[in-house]
Amino acid sequence: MEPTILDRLLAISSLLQRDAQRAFAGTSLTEARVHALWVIRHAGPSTQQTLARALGTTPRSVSALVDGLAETGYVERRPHPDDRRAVLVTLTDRADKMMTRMEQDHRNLTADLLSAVDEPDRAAFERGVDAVFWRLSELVRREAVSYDDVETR
Amino acid sequence: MEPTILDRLLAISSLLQRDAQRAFAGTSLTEARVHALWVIRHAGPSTQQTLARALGTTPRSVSALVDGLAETGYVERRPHPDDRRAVLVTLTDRADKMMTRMEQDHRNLTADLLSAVDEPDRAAFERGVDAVFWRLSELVRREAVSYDDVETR
DNA sequence: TATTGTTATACTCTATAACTATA
DNA sequence: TATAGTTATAGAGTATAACAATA
Repeated sequence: MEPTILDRLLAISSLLQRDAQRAFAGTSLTEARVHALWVIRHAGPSTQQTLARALGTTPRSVSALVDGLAETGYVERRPHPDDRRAVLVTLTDRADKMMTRMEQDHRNLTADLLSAVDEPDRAAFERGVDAVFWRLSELVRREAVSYDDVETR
Repeated sequence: MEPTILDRLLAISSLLQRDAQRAFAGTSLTEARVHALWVIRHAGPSTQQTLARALGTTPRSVSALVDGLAETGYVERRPHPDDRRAVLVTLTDRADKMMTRMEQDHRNLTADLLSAVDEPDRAAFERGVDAVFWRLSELVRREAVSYDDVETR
């Protein structure tokens, strides 16, 4: 049976994931940690509550993530100027350097993948990816399928 | 800054992942377990070594995965007819039923996503997704980027 | 000797609940 | 009373290493 668009998208997801895991092999970095670093990179120094919301996880998990990132020198916890309960998680120079390099790799990969698409197809391809992204956002925002009743049948 | 194709693909990956996680919430199923079920569904009853290779993980992890799936009634370990060291991990009726339903949902989602793309763009979109998939396969098969030296600088 | 799957151990990510300090 | 972040505890996934049974 021929792979469908969804099959392809799922395969692309898992390739991207494997690529990331291989890039981080041998370092203390993981996908979850790098995700957190990206959020801070774009949002600036952030409280752990903010990070928890942005990452779609719990404050407890953020504590653990920030612990790991701090131990390995990628972030620092700085006191919040106005709220003595809170901390501002801040990128270190080391993190800044690594993410600058990561952004460059990101740009290179973008160009590489796009150039793999036949030039006459590119515009339609980009529109299609955009359309699928938005449709999928809608679906996920609404009710998701559940296999609950299958299990508890 | 406008999102690039790679940004979009990464976003689509994470949406698909979130969709899956929500579908399994409240059940004993996880992405890793469902992945294993899919492999068995397509390959037929398999040894744990075969599963480890197919899943890109270690025999030890497969032991843990199969333990979980067996406890919750999705697979059974059956003796291998020719090799008394090995077991054949086999789907139960429950797993077969659930996966049949999952395949139907998969088909529905495929149709839904494709219909979100403007009809005149569809052929080019599909060709583009295919091209990106193959290019990415090539890249992952070769050398991957590493952030190792950044860390150990 | 090599292979199959296990036990032992450890690390990461995630989640819930109870707690402290501050707002 | 509510919020920020912690400790406590637990489950899942993954990995390496050592081991028993079998090939």
